Amino acid sequence: MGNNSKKKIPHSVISRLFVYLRELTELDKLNIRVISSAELGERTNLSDTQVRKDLGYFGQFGVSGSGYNIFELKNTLEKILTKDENLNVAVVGIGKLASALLAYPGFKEHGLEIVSAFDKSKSKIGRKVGGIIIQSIDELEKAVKEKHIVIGIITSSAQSAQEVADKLVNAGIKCILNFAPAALNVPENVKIKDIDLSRELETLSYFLKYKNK
Amino acid sequence: MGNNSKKKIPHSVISRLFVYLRELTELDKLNIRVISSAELGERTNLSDTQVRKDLGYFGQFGVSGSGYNIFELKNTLEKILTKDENLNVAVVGIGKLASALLAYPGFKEHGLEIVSAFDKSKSKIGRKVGGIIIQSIDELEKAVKEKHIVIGIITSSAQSAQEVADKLVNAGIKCILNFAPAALNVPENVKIKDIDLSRELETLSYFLKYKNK
DNA sequence: GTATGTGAACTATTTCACAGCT
DNA sequence: AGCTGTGAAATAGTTCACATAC
Repeated sequence: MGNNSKKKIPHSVISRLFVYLRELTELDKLNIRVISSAELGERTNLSDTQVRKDLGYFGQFGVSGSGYNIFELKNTLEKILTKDENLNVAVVGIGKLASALLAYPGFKEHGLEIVSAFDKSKSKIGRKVGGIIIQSIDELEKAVKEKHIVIGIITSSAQSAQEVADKLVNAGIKCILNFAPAALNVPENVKIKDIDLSRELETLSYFLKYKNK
Repeated sequence: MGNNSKKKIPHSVISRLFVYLRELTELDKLNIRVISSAELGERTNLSDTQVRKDLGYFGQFGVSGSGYNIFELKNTLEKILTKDENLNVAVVGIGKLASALLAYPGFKEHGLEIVSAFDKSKSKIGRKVGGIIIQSIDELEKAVKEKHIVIGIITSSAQSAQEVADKLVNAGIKCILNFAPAALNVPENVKIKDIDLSRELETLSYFLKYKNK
């Protein structure tokens, strides 16, 4: 009967909640009303138990014998995940990857807006990328304050990544997405998520090679 | 005394091995000779035990009382990770993200080469991106065979991602990196790795909001 | 009958702690 | 003295199994 709201929630659970929400949003658009944990699991490549356990961290939303009301669960998840608030993002290190991110519509759809772009190269400062004027990295701190930027994306080279991270932390950023292939040191209270494309591909291909003996 | 080579190796261990290798390569360039697990852990944001345990899956490479010979360990890891073989990669769905990946030098440095690019839009077919002529998706199967492509990267929209995945699987690809925010169904023997940028940012920002109560 | 919610069991992964080597 | 290698303990995360609800 009691829920497990007091237990601390694993990172992976939150990550999957976003997957459920995405699927529920699709289903709601199609005017489908109810879904079972098994069906939702099927559609997200997860087990029925996993779905129920994940939701169980936050309460009891299902109806025994029938399943979950899609519209209600969607709204509930939106509240849990505080999808109402919009967040401002800065990108540091402007190359093709940054351009791709600036052009990516997925962020805006999910309440994330890239509002500033920074680089240290004089040849890039003042130019426009994705409708945003590239600023000097020295203006980072000011911009973070003025534009209420709360997330930083590092798309610089590995060499300058630590320097960039330090500047982001100094400017008060608590949330960093790092694309540079470097192990960054940040204070305990700063959340950092590494996205290391070569490493992902290499790891993937290791298992490919390994399978072929 | 015995090693644990018979045990199956976690995905995460392999992934970290690439991190160690990267660091060792840097250190070797600087002509540093020896490193302890504690120092290597420091440089990669991992614990000393983690470093030793990970290496322990493959053998005993350290010297008690001093540490690991950097050059030797680097070579050993290169062998374990079969960094000698080069792998050919195809990208499907050509937009800014694909362009960024095509321009990314990190792949080539790590033995991964994007050799083909595909799209279904007639307006894109025949154009060049990153030195490669965009081909029709219908030519995928032929190209996979002729160019010995073993990895597919999906950078299409979520809507067409499943269709693309099916075509990659059909063409014999066993390894997929998926950037589309969609849960893809592939056979058991196909390895798929999802990189879902909005989700990563959202998850990150959830913890940010959560911390602020 | 069908599907949820959840302790208990299980599995995977990390960290501890220390014996043994140089 | 310093550092590795590794069972044992601890922790985290997933799956099982079933009592309970509709």
